[in-house]
Parts: sequence; C-alpha cells; structure tokens
Amino acid sequence: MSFIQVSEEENDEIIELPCEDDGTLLLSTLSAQFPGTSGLKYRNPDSGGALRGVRLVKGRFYPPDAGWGNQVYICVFPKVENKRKSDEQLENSTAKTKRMESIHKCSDLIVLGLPWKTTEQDLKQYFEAYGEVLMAQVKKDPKTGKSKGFGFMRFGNYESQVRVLSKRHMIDGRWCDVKIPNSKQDGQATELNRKVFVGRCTEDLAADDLREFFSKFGEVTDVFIPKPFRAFAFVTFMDPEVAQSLCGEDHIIKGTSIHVSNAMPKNESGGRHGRILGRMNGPGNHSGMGGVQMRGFGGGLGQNSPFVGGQMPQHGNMGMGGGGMWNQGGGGGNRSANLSNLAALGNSLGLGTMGTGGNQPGGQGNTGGQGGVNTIPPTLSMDALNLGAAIPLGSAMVAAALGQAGLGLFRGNFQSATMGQAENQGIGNPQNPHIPNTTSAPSHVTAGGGNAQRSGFLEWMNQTQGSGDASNSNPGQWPQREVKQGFGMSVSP
DNA sequence: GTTGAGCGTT
Repeated sequence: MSFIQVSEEENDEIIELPCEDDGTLLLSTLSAQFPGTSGLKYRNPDSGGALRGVRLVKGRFYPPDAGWGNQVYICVFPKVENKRKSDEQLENSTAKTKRMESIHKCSDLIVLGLPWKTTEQDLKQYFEAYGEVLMAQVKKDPKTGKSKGFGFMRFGNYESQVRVLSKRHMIDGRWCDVKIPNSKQDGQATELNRKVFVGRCTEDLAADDLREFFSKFGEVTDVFIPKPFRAFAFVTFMDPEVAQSLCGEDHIIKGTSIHVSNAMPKNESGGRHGRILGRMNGPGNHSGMGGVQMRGFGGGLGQNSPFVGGQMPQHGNMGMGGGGMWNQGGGGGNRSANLSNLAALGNSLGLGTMGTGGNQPGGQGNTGGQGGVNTIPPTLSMDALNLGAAIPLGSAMVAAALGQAGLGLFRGNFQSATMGQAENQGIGNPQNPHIPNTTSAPSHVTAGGGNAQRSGFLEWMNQTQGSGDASNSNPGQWPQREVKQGFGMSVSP
C-alpha cells in the first residue's frame, strides 16, 4: 500500500494517508484527518513551483500524471472558511455579526451509539479534532456506573457543530450518530437557511456530483436526493450565506442545467409556494391538497400510485409532506399503478383527464404527509405496486400517448418554464421524472413564464433506467443499523 | 458478566 504525504498548510506537520488499490486517495480518508477539507493542491516543480490542484471525482483524488510522488500535498479548504475568518478579524459591525451569531448558534449535541466502554474523555478527545469541545458527557446508569451508550457534547464554534452533524462518526470502533437533541430542537431555522433546493436534476446526477460541484462555493455538509428519484435534490452548506447567495441561480452540472432556489420548510401545509399554487390551481381544484408543493395535474393518480407513500413508511418522519407529487389525492381511487401513471402521463401531456377519476371528489388530500402513507395498504411494497415493471413501460406509454396526442400537443408544453421549487417538486412522473421538466403540466397551470430550459424529451426517450444506488452505503463493517442520516427530511428539508 | 434504539438524576 502506498501513502501520500499531506499537510494542512504548507510547511505544516505531515500526515501520511493511505491510497486505495487503484492509486486514488479517498476524500473520506483525507477528511478523516483533516475535517472540512474540500480539495488537495501541490507545488508543481515543472512550473516553477506553481500550485496545482488535484483532480477530484466522485470522492476520489486522482494522482497527477507522474503519480503521487514524494511531494507534500496541501489541504484546500472552502473559501467560506477563509472568508469567515477574515470576517471575524475585520468585521465587528453589529448588525451583521449579530445575524451571524444567531445563525451560528451552538447547542448541545447528542451522540448516539457510543460503545459501552467510551468515556467522557474519549468522547471529548474524539470531537476535539473538529474544534474546541466545551463539554462532553456520557450518560451512565447511576447504580452501576455503566454507560448507557449515548452522551452529550458541545462545541465552542458553530462550524465544528455543523461539520460534525453532517456525518457519522467512528468512535472507538462503532458508528455513532450526532444529532441535535429533541429537547433543543431550535436549530431548524438555521438549517433551512443553509439548505437549497436544486431543481431540474437528472438521474445521472449523483450526490457526489452535486457535492463536488457545489463545493466550489463553500463547504457542503449534506446532499440529499430523495428516492425514488424525483428530479430534485437538497444541498446543505456550512455557511448559510453561501446557500442564500446561490438561490435563484442556474448552473450546469455534467451538462444538465439545474436551478437553485430556497428550500422550504417541511410538513407545513401552507407553505408559501403551496399557497401560490393553490391559487393557481384555482378553486375547485380537485387535488384536495393543502397546496403544498402540489401541481394539480387536472386529474388524479390513484392512491395506489407507487409514489403515494412509496417507501416512506420505513422512515418515520419522512412524510411526503404533501410534496409527494403523486399524492394527488383527488380521486383516482384504487387503480393499478400503471393505469394511474398512464393517466398522469396523459394529463401531463395536456390530454386532459383520462378517466381515472381525476375529477371525482374524494381523497382527503395529503396535506400532512401521513395521508399518502396511511392510505396505502401496508402490504403493498414498491414491488407489489409494480413499480419496477412500470418503469420500463415508461417509454412505451409515452409513445402511445404521443400517438394519441400528437406532437403538436407537446410543443407548447415542452416549454418548461423556469419553475419555482414548488413546481419542480410538484411535477414529476413516476415512469420517468424527466418528463415533468419537459412536458410540464398544462400550460394554464404553469406559473409565471420563464425561459424554456431544455427539451429533453428525446434525450429522455433514449435513456436507460439505471438504478444505481451509490449512496447510503454503510461504510462500516460493523453490524450496526443502516445509515439513516439525511432521512430526517422529506420532500422539503 | 448480557444490550444497541433512544434523548440529558445537574
């Protein structure tokens, strides 16, 4: 096994990090020793000692053409940090610092899953790699004095807290989760500020791609791509200002134009987007929704639509939050998933109601998020819902729909307006989520105009359905629970 | 002497 010499800053202490078998260095290996690192650079002797960056793709650093060599690689940290440091030094203006303080508030953190043997000293020592630790305690049985397997700790600075919250931790041989305790759930507002909604994602955009791309702007602490794929993602930054600065922007990642906008609170049936949409859909909208992130498609999916509920039940608080684009509770009824989907497709093509009862009253609508979950028979898994079969049928159905609708119908609707988050979230197609962005909804439902972003229908037609599930791999070989991090959120963060 | 999702004897 070969090692690479790395130091945090030039002429700093050197730590040797092991390469993988293929000669790459894992970002995770690097950040284990240098928390918060986003890249690597080195002095290139061939160009008079100019700094060169190291290629980073999907969490792996690739060696320069000449190999890693014996040179020392230097960590690169996101500019936010430097910016913040200089902020702290230069700036004492009250208003801004006050605001920053309110956003950057530390709280006690609970550490779950500690080994029985871990002491408070161990705990403190572990987290000191991330910053000053003001307090660390392991909860013990008062009688026996034995650890209960969890504890609390507190950082002196918020960056450390955010960094620690964003990952799982190997402490004394066990993967542990660090969370904000239930008793102090006040950090949600700040969470929101740090999180952005990334719309118009395509399925080939992996979490790593997003992380890598957005790391350019600042440290990314979390990337969440809802599964099943729904054409959007959430990216959380360490610095809320970075997050906010990106809102409203369009970017191109791997050839895909994505749109960044504000994330919005979850589990609120009256979110701002929702209200707007509610109006847009108009009274009499049979969607029956509270309006959150819904797009009435003018016709319902059945409750059996695979995306009603979907896999949600396994994640307690993952409620669809009304954001389930297929929670179009208005009618539908218990039909086969395929039929429902076909109807949805037809509707999304502007064909009008296709006879799945979309105009029937009924369905209570999923305003709270539990509706979708509860209305689905517990025995119906995704498989039972024939989702797997439904996906390959997608193109066939589109073709069929095309035959009925004619291309003419498409043209107008292809003009996918620049959509706000709500719309992006509301539109979706179970067969293939690319449809929503291209076919969109009937134009009268579409919100304020915008540029046509792309017409990826042919692109979509040619696509194969890969179900690569690169994320969520449990890095540990310990038989512990699966990684659940990141599931605390649902459609909206 | 065991355990493994949770939420803090101040």
